[in-house]
Amino acid sequence: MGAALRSRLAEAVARACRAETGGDAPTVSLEKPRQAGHGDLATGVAMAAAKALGERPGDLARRVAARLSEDAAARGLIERVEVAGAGFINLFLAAGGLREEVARCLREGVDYGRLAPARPERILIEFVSANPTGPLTVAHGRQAAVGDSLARILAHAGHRVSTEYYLNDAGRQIRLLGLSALARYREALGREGGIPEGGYLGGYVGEIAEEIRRREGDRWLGAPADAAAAFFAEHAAGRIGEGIRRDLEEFRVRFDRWTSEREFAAGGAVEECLRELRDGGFVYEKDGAVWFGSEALGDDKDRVLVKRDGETTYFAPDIAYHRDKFRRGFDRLIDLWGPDHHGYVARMRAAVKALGREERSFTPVIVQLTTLFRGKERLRMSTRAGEFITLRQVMDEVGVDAARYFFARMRTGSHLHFDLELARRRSNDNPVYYVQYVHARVCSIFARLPEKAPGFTLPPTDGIPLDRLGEREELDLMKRIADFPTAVERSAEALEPNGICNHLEELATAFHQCYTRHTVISDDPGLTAARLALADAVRTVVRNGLGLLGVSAPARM
RNA sequence: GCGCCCGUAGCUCAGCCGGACAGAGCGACGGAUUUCUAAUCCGUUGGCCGCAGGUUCGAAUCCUGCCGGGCGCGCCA
Repeated sequence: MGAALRSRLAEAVARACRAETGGDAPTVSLEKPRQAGHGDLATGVAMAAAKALGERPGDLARRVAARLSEDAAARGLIERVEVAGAGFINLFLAAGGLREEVARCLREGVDYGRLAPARPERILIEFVSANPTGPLTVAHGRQAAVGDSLARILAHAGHRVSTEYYLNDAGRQIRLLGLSALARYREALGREGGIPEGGYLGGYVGEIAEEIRRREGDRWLGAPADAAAAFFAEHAAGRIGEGIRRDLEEFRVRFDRWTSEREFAAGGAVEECLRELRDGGFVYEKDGAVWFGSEALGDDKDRVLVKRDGETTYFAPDIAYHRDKFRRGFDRLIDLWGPDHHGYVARMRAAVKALGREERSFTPVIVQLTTLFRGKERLRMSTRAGEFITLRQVMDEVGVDAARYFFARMRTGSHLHFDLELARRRSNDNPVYYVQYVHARVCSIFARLPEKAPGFTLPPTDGIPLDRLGEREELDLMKRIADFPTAVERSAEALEPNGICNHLEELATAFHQCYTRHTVISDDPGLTAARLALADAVRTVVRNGLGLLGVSAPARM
């Protein structure tokens, strides 16, 4: 496993820098320079460090560069070091180090890119958590894709990750759902319906009512109102919950645990939590309600936990739920929320503090909205009127691969412009296929091998003459391969799956360029073996990278 | 009014833990196929990085203000 090539180089630079500046350990960031002549990786540490020492940046850079060249650890990885500009240190990677990275990729296979962080964390990532009052929408789809990808990426980055869905199956919204379904049921039987104020108008409510009518006839017409409402609420929420699970499963999103708010609250956890907060002096009573003193902990104002009518707000059980998550031993909680929840961030942070946890152990991530387009046409949506595009419809229209890739491709905080027409298009303007095509092409090369080179057998990995790889396109490709672990590292740190997409698209470009210019299977067995190995390494990275996004890597397209 | 997010090429977006002349795809125009899948490749075209200040040797990147867009400010969830 070991550290990524780039991290090892950064470490070597830091060592050289420390030796020259006397003790200080600067954080070295190695970046890919825009211009080819500036090497494969460059750093400006010397310029930053020189200032503190009152030295000329160029002089320090030259001394660090000289020491770096002598560094035995670096020698195998770097071909040469140059000092340029005001004091940039430019590194030119040695082909030997890159070939070793290709060999490592082949050895590690599905584990390539897996990291071993100094301090692995136990992370719980909660996402989607949509109320079971309607089918998952496109907005939930994006949260599902981002959350599941993040879970995979963080796990690949060496953390212990669990995923969880908090099923909000209690409270006013569920009661409204039940009353809405009951109204549709009555209407279907020719009675006065009366969807309540703020009720659910979507067609699925009528379908659920119709199902009950078919199965149970009109027996609920005469039942006591409370009993009927409770039955319809539970039945409808259950049905919708099943649909949600089914859709997520098909979307390749897996949860380690589903927590039912109703069951959770029934266990007394909410009261226990309130007691703890009260004992800590964070709770007081006013106007007949119970309040949480969140303003003193950084929120805009204090928040109600228990309403005057005795019922808890959404917030109270949610604090208890987060308390429970911490108590289950997680170091870090990540919550994915929609943009309508950003006002919720400060109060939950306050709650985390009141629970005696460090602020950094809780990371809310706001997943921005998605606006759907079909070509130029913007698809309007209104949840209240029950008019929205569901995740199911998107999956059916563009497929799981394209949907997941599109959702993961933009930065999480940016508004997503999702064009269904583009996602469905099977052409080169669709980035999913651009990346998947690499995998299919490599598979095709291997499939044609017996026919194109009869009798050729691929030697074991350590017997392949990787030193035959030296063309510019091949070296570029090797650099991209070697960069995959860094992409995993950065995506995990930033909690942004789009880093994986960017990396894969760059790798794909490098591969297609190499493929166009150099034939893999030739009369030269050594060269053929080396190029097959390179192609296989590319395939490995594509498969692993797409795997982190929950996107398939097809053998044929 | 207060708070959060966004503002980069005609379009969709990267880049944003500060670095060397700002990137990709699409679009438009022109090329490449006796070779392992043309869902590919090559070239041309195209940008006061919203505006104005500040910090810095150096700012698309950090800070402040403004403008524009989205969202939130319930004893709703």
